[in-house]
Amino acid sequence: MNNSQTIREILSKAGLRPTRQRLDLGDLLFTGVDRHLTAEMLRDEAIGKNMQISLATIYNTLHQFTEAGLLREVAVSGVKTYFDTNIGNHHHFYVSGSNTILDIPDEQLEVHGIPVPPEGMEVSQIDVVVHLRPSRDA
Amino acid sequence: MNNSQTIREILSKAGLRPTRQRLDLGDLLFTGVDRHLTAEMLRDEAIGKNMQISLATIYNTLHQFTEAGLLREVAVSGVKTYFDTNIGNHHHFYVSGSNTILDIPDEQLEVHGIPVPPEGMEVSQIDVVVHLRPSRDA
DNA sequence: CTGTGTGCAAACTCTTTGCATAAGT
DNA sequence: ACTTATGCAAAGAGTTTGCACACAG
Repeated sequence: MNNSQTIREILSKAGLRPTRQRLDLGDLLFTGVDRHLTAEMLRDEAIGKNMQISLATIYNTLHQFTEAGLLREVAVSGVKTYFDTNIGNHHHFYVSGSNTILDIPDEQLEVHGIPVPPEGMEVSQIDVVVHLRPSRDA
Repeated sequence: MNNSQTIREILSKAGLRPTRQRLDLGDLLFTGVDRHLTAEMLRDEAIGKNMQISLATIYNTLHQFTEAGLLREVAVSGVKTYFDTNIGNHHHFYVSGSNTILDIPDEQLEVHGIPVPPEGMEVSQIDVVVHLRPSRDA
């Protein structure tokens, strides 16, 4: 259960002050099922729930949450930046054109044979994006 | 060898008229080793070789080439769109922050356990991005 | 109090578009 | 000739920034 108290704790652990805006966004992001959202989608949701927050603060907060490991940035294609509330190991389906992202649970998908990174580098994350298109026999 | 004649053939097969700009960009893109470039990088290169071409035409041409299957768009992270002159099966290392993309030859890397796509969808492409960061023991 | 966070608007980057001119077939 | 491509400049989308005010510790 992600009540307001829990979100205070999440913010506290992340070293972020529990401002009203962060608590509000935390409610939207860390309550309910995992999702993929853009800054604009999140703002529309906040507005829909009569929360008062500016787009700039949404961007700030999304980046702060991402740095704190509470969100993950997803690079699929196109210009928009998606933030994933699922920070566990998993990968994505991406439906070209429709801007739809779907989770692929990690257990189902494995990557083998990753080459040794160049000198002085280490692997921080592996993103697999399976691009989908409508099948023509549908 | 990708001489001007060969590029004419490439364009012809793609159904693209062999304009001076397309031939010039073809020279830059389809000659030499495979690379990952943005529109701006390509323009700088063209200018450096005294080619005359506008940025709008570079964007147009990159997209036309991509649609024709002569280039591949690479989504890593951040705002810029990279185009990959290597259209064979392969994946990428991405060094966060440095905007550096490196090829991982396909033979070395395998993806297993891709779930069945949703009804009416089929897999068109699989992109694996291995994110790298400086190792702290370096 | 003191420093961090927020909001607004303007700036910024990357990319696309509209339309007149130029070039290919 | 007829059609497609190009170039320019302006518009557009998404994101970031600067600075004054507000709020948390």
